[in-house]
Amino acid sequence: MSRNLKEFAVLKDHLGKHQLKLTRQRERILALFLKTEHVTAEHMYRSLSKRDPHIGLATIYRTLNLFCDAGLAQARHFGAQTQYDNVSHKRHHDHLICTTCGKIVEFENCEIERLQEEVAAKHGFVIQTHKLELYGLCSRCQR
Amino acid sequence: MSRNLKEFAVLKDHLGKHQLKLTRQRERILALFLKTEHVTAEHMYRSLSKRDPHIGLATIYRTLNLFCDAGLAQARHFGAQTQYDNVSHKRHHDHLICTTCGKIVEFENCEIERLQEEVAAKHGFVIQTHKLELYGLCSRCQR
DNA sequence: TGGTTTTTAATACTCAATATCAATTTCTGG
DNA sequence: CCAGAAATTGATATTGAGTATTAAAAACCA
Ligand SMILES: [Zn+2]
Ligand SMILES: [Zn+2]
Ligand SMILES: [Zn+2]
Ligand SMILES: [Zn+2]
Repeated sequence: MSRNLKEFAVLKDHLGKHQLKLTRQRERILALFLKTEHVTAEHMYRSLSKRDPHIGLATIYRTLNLFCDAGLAQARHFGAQTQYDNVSHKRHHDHLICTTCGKIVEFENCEIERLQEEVAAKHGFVIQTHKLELYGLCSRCQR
Repeated sequence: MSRNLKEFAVLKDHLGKHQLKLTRQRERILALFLKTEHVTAEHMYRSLSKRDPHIGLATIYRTLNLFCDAGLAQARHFGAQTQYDNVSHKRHHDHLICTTCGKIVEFENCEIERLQEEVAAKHGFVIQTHKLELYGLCSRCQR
């Protein structure tokens, strides 16, 4: 648990700055959230219900959105559901996706990231997050 | 209307190859679709209802998905809604999207496009298409 | 034109996510 | 520590985008 001290501190800091309170539910939801790389509200609900049968689904949603505000989580719409990604768990990366076999390759390119900031600044935007997906054919599927 | 002959031909070709029929609704929805760059099903429904009060919302959804199959449209999830982009009518561009007010700014950056090709080549991929979306706050919403 | 197939439109439905609100918990400062 | 103010919870109702259903209408084709 000591590994997660930093994330708990970030949450407490955010709560303090916004007149919000630290509750048992928020602690438990954060503890579970930090164990996985990405999660849906429904998935957390099922996991938490085993130990805490009276946890409310609305509380999960509210708390995950709170984590997004605090910068601990990042919401990502995937299909019909919303995935909440653990920001501290994995480094940022983008995706190369093969349209034939479905292979996914992760990559990161600092220069592209930098140019994105540049473009945003040019239009007066401040970037919160972004999505870059390259669709094409992998080497095997080009034949 | 003669400007859109090409897109109508693409639709007819797709219909012919899939045992589908050309209907008045599909013609009207395509005509309106080609006039805008980004559209939601709800937005088209409101526009079309003025002239054609008995148009069905389900028909809009079905037809926009048909356009995606035919390669005329590209679906893009933003927040809770699905945006349908006009693929054939406009030059390639990417998007800056304000997460507060929904404002969308189009941009194109040759350097980013070139770096994408570079990244893909490094992993043996050949790019067919890509999606780049920068989410953040526009200048007005930063307050 | 008639018959077959597809499509439409109205409606019901699904399901993720949010709003409501009385009861409970947290915090504060005396 | 305790009482009161403020925030939070959880049960439930509601929203809203998108899909399924189905009888009636339209399109196609010979
Ligand atoms: Zn990136
Ligand atoms: Zn492949
Ligand atoms: Zn691009
Ligand atoms: Zn804005």
